Amino acid sequence: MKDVTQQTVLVVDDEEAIAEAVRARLQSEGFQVAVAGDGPEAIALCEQIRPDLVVLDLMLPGMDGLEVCRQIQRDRWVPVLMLTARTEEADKVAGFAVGADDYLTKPDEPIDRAGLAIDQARRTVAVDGTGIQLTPLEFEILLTLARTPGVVFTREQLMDKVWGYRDYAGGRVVDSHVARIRRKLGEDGAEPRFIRTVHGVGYAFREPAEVP
Amino acid sequence: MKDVTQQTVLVVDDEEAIAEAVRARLQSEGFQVAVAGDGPEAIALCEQIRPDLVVLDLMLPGMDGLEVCRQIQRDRWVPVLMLTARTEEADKVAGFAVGADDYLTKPDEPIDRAGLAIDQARRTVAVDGTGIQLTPLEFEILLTLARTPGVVFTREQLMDKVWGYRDYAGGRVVDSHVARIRRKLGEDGAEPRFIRTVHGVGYAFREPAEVP
DNA sequence: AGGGTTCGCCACAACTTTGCAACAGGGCGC
DNA sequence: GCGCCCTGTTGCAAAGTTGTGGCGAACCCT
Repeated sequence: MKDVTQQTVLVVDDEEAIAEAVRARLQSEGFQVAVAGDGPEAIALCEQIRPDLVVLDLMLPGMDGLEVCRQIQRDRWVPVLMLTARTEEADKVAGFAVGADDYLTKPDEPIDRAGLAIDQARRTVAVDGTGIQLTPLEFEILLTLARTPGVVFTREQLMDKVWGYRDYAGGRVVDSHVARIRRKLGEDGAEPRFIRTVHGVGYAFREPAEVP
Repeated sequence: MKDVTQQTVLVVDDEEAIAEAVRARLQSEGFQVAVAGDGPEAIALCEQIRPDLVVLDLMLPGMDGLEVCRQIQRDRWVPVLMLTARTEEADKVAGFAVGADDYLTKPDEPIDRAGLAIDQARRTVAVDGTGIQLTPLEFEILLTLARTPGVVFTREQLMDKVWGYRDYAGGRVVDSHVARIRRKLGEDGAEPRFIRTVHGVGYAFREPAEVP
């Protein structure tokens, strides 16, 4: 086993769920973990805390992950672990070229729970084996919820994650889409199998453990 | 400490022609390349040189490619790129299960599915036995889609892969070419046999399993 | 149980994306 | 220079998607 006498790792990811998952795992391994949500923050933090390892998402808002990697490496050499959903060869080559030391594939694998199968690469959804046709927005919403079952998302958070902006004016847009998703999934109105409503808060994907 | 600017790739293939093609390409990208001709050699070399990426042929003499992948991964995690002529789903599942990160169809292997035959070496395409004349761009687009059936490519990704650059300005170039390919393939507009449109996302080659 | 709030559901209109086809520019051989 | 094929652009119609408002039901709190 590696000697981990409080080594510091900087995790850079704009998606909180992923950042948190990586943080939890690293902390349980005995690392001290710092999290940055975007490129500039990552570069600033890197100078400040001088981590022993950087785990970097390729796709960041505003600044490209590759650019962040380049800038981090400019100061001093740090091992960088690339985290990515894109598994294309070109991306890997590019990543290695700017000094990444290894590659991790983000959980882009098909999500499969409680009879619901979501394949991100194919953009297909199936309930109990039968395919369902979802629009892009519907797919994104369902994916966001299903990625972290049990976690409640407010309408504002969902708009932030799916639409990309924060000015939730109190409309019913999210409700409409959730309703449409539910209908397509064949949900029972009273006892939904997949998307649970948390009154006054928002929506959550039902956890496997949750028994209604 | 490892030299960041000289990343090492291990190419495993018993066919010299293919190994050489991959080697040439990677070397031109600035990688240090090692080549192994069979499984045991690959495992030994892997321990020795500790490559940053392994490009692995699925069909090797003596030892199965999957077994090689498993043994390589046992020691330490390495990104593995599977190189294969077999594109069947079962192979992919098996590949991913043992830790492969991506799949590539061999550069020269003919592709044949659902009545569409693509010969990469001869650059010919045939539908139900009758030859079709495609332009270079059209051929590349169709090949890109057909190599990974079911996987949805955005217009940006297609431009990246086929044209080689990322500045997709929102034009309709890809659409035009797809339309031309479809016409040449004799596609039915409402129910295309080969190229499926994913509204709001992009295009995908239709999987054998897909029943419309 | 009552009142206010929140949510499910539906229909409709505005908007976006795509298919199709015609056209213009550029490269290449003749 | 001329014509041909390839490629990128544009316009229009069709198809698909998304936001809004209304109504009644469900929910929470007292």
